[in-house]
Amino acid sequence: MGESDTKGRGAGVRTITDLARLAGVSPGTVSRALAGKSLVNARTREKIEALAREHGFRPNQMASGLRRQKTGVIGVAIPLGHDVRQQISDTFFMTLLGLLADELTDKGYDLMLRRVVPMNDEDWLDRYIGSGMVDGVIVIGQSDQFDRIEEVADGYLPMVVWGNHTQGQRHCVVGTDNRLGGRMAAERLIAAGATSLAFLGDTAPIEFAARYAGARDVAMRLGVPLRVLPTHLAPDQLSEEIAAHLAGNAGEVDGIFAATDTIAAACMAQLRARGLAVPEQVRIVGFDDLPIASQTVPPLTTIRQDIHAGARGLVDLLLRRLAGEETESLVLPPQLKIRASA
Amino acid sequence: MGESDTKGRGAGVRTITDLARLAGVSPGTVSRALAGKSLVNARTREKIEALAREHGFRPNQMASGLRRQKTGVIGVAIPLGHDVRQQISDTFFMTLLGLLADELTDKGYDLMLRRVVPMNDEDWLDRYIGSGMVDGVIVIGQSDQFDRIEEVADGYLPMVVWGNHTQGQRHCVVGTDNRLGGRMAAERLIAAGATSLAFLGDTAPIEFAARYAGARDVAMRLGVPLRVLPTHLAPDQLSEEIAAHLAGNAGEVDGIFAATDTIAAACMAQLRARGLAVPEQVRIVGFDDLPIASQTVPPLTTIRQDIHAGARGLVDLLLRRLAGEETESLVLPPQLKIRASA
DNA sequence: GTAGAATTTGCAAACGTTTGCAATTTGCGT
DNA sequence: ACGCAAATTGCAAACGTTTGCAAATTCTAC
Repeated sequence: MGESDTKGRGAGVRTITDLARLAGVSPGTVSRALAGKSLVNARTREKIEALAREHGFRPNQMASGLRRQKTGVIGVAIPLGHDVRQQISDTFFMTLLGLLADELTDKGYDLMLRRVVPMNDEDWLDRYIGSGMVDGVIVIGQSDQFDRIEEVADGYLPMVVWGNHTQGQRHCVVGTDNRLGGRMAAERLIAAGATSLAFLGDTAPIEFAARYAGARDVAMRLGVPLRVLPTHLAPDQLSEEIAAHLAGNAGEVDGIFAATDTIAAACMAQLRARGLAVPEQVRIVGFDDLPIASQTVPPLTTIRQDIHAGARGLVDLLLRRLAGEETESLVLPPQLKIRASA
Repeated sequence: MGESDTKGRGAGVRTITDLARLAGVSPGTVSRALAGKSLVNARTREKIEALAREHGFRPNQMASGLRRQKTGVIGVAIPLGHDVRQQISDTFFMTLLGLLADELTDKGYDLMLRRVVPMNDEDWLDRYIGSGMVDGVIVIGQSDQFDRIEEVADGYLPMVVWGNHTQGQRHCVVGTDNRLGGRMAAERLIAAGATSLAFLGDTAPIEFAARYAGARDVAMRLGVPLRVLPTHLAPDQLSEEIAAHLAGNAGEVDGIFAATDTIAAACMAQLRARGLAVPEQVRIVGFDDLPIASQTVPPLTTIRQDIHAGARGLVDLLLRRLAGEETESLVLPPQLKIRASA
């Protein structure tokens, strides 16, 4: 019953040296024991481990990181480019983030999240990398920072980016084949009877631009008109903008390809408000296959991104790069998920 | 044109000592100059800053952290208690996370994200705190870890938790008054004509338990029956479970209080599939006021949580605690948002 | 019992920064 | 030109861990 402060962080043993004194060995030995090195005697190790457990001792990660020149932390940067409030509402990015956290935890890494506003901050990426706080970086979304990322990639290996793959680019990217996805969407709309198409969403982000380009491929090949109805992603602006577009293009569009399921869902609400029947009068296809896609009325036909494979790919490639390997980009196939909206 | 490697991380100047040599001063002076201390001559500072900029030098955060005994990093832990896949689908938590990142960035902190599975890992919280990697901790969701959090809170000041406030608890919490929210939901359902209520969702997490308790307060006071229809949060199980509940309780329930908007949305899809009219045959109220709430058909009446205020409150309280202050908990008022589903 | 190898340990120097203290320089008034 | 205070700088010791090397111990085989 003497054991007073078991497992208290407030206890007196904060450093590896304290623990060494208690165990009657040198700090070096404690370090080796706790690190599971083979060069320490089994009985010594047990004693040290027991003491460590008893006093709730954890080696200081900062000191360890400094000495070993690695931190066990992966930085995840979300650049908020053109549209600052963009990703907050973007379920896709947030879900990807959650999966990344799981995946990295599995591999023994921690995740440091940073949202950056490149406009205010020329060298966000250099700063992140140079801080010495992260062993590698995952960038979620190229936003409008393609060039900067390219620049950095030349001199810094452990970086992987979620986004669009462009012919000949130098940074390692994981992402869906957006252009192919765009083609699939347009084909489906036309197959479902659409004769005049619209792309609903901002075409500035290159992922979206690629989706639009894919749709245009098909539209031009088949001689179907295709217009762009630009919107933002923030939920408040979104509905109004869509409403304005629908009012302005009344009756001229019967097939909508939304850059995102989120946009598609908002659009369906507006279509319903205007009394337009989906898919009879207007067909609509989304992108992502978020959970919301199966809950709209009618359920949304969409281009599915394999987000789990994406997260796995990102950390897999990053770890290989941390090990020094020069990896290729990973382009995932999109998949047409037919529901009822087109 | 001699200037070769401007701003390259690969450059030769990696440490403060390198830079000191270049500037012809001592490392100490460089440190002071870069830290903006007042005791360094203006001209010296300028020269040093210029050199630093030219060579893209950034002081190593690990070393700095070690020496100063603070890291500039706030840990955010998401415990995945009862239901491991829980929060992945939980838009609310993910949105909160995004807002936290913004808020912390504003205050000059970084955010380290860790998802923990307490079942596999007795002392996740102690480990996080003791790692020396974070200056403070924000826990998102109490899950089933109330007791452990209480324990830790006694000896560790800089921790704030998002969750439910319970009379007499010792840890500092920020969250909505769930019980009041539950009362508001039940009152609204009954005012909208419901005569037999059901709570749809898991009652194990204490936030949800409190919501249920609020509904029960009202139901008992008014003599209206209230049953519990337990579900998980993972989207795949969710729909089936709801379908089963609806089949099993056909016609016996005309007012549903869903623990979450996500659950409510899934439920509305199932109601529609069974041909039950909302709100004529079944009224339904959600919780959170996520973006999805305004896009369901019909739009969802729900109990709004002020998530922005929550994020601000969390970091505000945490910073005060970092400064040594003992702060009270912050309980935010819920708000009934009437749309069309009840 | 002893040489030699094999296993365990201890020592001390890093890792890169910050900071109290002392030493130096500068400025000012006379 | 000199003394004194104020303003700058340099020195060196931390922060807590890891790790190459050498020293000490244990083991093995004769």
